[in-house]
Amino acid sequence: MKTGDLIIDREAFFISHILIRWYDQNKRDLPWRETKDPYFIWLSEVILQQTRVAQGYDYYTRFTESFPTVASLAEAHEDEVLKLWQGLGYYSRARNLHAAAKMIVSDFDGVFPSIYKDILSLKGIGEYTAAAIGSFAFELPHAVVDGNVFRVLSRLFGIATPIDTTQGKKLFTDLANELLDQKHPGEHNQAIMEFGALQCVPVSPNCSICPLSDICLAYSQNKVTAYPVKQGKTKVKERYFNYLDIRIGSFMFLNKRTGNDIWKNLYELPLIETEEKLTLDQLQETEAFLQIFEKGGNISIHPMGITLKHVLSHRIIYANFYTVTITEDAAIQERFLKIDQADLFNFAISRLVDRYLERRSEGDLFA
DNA sequence: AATTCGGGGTC
DNA sequence: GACCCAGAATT
Repeated sequence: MKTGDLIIDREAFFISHILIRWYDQNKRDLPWRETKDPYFIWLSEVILQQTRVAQGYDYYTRFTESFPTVASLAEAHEDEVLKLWQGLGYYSRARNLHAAAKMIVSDFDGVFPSIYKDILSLKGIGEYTAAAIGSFAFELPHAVVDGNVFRVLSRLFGIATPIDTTQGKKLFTDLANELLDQKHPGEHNQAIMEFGALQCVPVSPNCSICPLSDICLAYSQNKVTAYPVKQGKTKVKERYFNYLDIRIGSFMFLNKRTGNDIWKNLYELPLIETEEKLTLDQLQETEAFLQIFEKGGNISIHPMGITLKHVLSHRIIYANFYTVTITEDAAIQERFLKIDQADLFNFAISRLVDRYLERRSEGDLFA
């Protein structure tokens, strides 16, 4: 182990040893910890990006069963991958996962790359995920730096540098790499993350049973919950969605979301987004509404719409849903996909649209 | 350097 | 409500 600038070797070795011993005694049994296959490890890491283990667990099972090899994932249609990803959020992860599988087939002869730089070059794999896959599957000596590591290190060393800055990222990455056990990078990385997830938790950690409390600077200063420091405050913007549930017999219409926006490449009902909340009368006067039904035809709009408030990290979406029954589908813009309602389950949809459909099916029981 | 991208659990 | 989660890509 070479001498670093931030801590001395002896201390680094001591801390890593404590973490690994704690990990051996407290680690959870998780399926992706029982394999060295980089493909399965990759799947788990992407699924768990900004996602809790409890939320991603079933998706890992689904993906390994539906796509047991890189080749099978690469051969799938993107719609199929997105459908399997439905409900997990951050759908670019699914699109990039699929694109990266194709890259592995075309650029790496179908074999998952074992060089850090090559792993990092894959779509959807950043510094954290490259270090995780590299160390878990190939014992490459790269330290992971995720939310857990930021928290553990900021408390242990009492570092007040904000973690969501370029400076902070570099500082914590350097520190994590000095701490890394070069002989067991995989187990060390697992240990520090699990320690953050189970012991050094964000709120009310039980420091009385912490094996590192003796040397934890934040604990000695009684400032544990003050770390880590963040500066960013994500501001929430409001959006207004007006969905048209256009029905003719057993058929309905869908729109595929394209362009760089939320839920890219997922399906939804025909949508009119407005700058503010509109009444149904106001909505019917908009240019967008008139275009959808520009060919006239016989339509009837049910004024009793369903309103849903959909809360995301950075958005609040107020969605109104209106049922529109028509007698001839020739009256609808051709850009929409006409499907039988029985085939809805084939299409990847957002939780918002899913929640509406749940509500609608409840209503149909009494209709 | 700041913003965008989801959804759910927790207190 | 506010915070956080095995972050990455884009602007």
